[in-house]
Amino acid sequence: MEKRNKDDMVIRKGPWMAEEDEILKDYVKKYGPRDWSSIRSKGLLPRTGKSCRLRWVNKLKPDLKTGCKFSADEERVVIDLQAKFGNKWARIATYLPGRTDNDVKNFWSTRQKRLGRIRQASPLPNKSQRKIEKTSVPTEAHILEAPNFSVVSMGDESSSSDRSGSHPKVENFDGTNMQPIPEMANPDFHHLETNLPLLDYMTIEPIEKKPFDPLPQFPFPQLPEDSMDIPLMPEGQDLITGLSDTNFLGAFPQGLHFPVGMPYFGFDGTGPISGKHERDNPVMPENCFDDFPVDMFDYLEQVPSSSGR
DNA sequence: AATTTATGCAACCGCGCTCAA
DNA sequence: CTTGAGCGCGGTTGCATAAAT
Repeated sequence: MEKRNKDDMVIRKGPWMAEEDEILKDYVKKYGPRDWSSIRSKGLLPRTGKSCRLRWVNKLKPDLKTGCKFSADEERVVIDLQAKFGNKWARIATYLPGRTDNDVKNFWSTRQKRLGRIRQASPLPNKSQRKIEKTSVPTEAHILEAPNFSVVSMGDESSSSDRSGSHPKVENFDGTNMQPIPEMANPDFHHLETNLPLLDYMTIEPIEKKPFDPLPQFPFPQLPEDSMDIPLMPEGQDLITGLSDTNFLGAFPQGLHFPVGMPYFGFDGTGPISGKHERDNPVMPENCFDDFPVDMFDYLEQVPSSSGR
């Protein structure tokens, strides 16, 4: 893709070629990541300075985690910081070494689309509707909106009859309510894909920013101290309000639990479920509990059969 | 196997800010 | 004070690939 600017110079657009990357890297090596416009004025590349900068920042800069999916920790950081900062992707990215604002933005966009799809399938009640009776079961939309829950994917619904009595467990991140889920017959629970284990990002700090002190009493993974003063954006406010609402939490099965560190389906600790992971590590009805401790179901109750009601 | 649909990501665009001339 | 270049940021688009049919 090419066009000409007012000086009748050819401006190349579109995907970058390997040779262009090399030229750009050489330029940065010589002159540093600045004066992007001079790359074109020096006749090195037929690209705008803007385009050069973007390419460097998003793809060529050293230590970028390109081609690597967001880890659970990174997901949690994004979710929490988005609730605090809003769509300040560049700011959020400073807390994620190796991630760019574009990475964060794309991750969030993808997540929002997924949430939208899920909501269409099983709408999340609004704030006033969250006083649900305590026996109800969280939908996938609940889980995606409530980052302090760990979730177990139950795999294919069609084989649910084979799993009677096998209740996945989810826990609050405060480590309380260590009780089994009383009811897992709700099919809404069968496609939960996100599992965000307890995040220890006490040590994470914005890149090139001052360290922060942890706040041990905070039940969520710790955020930088300076982030605590930022007013929540409406979306995040609603979420946090919902989470701090005991009725909202009570809407989840009592004592949803998932022991920290426990393996779970579709997630290997390096990132959320992905197509590749699913291909490489297919979860089959016959093996889907293989990774769980042998005693994990000992204290679970039988799920009442629907016909038995 | 072929086709369609969904998804994720790279790159562009437009706006706003800063700063030097 | 004005203006324009340079840069950074957030939103959007379009393409490549994966998944589904």
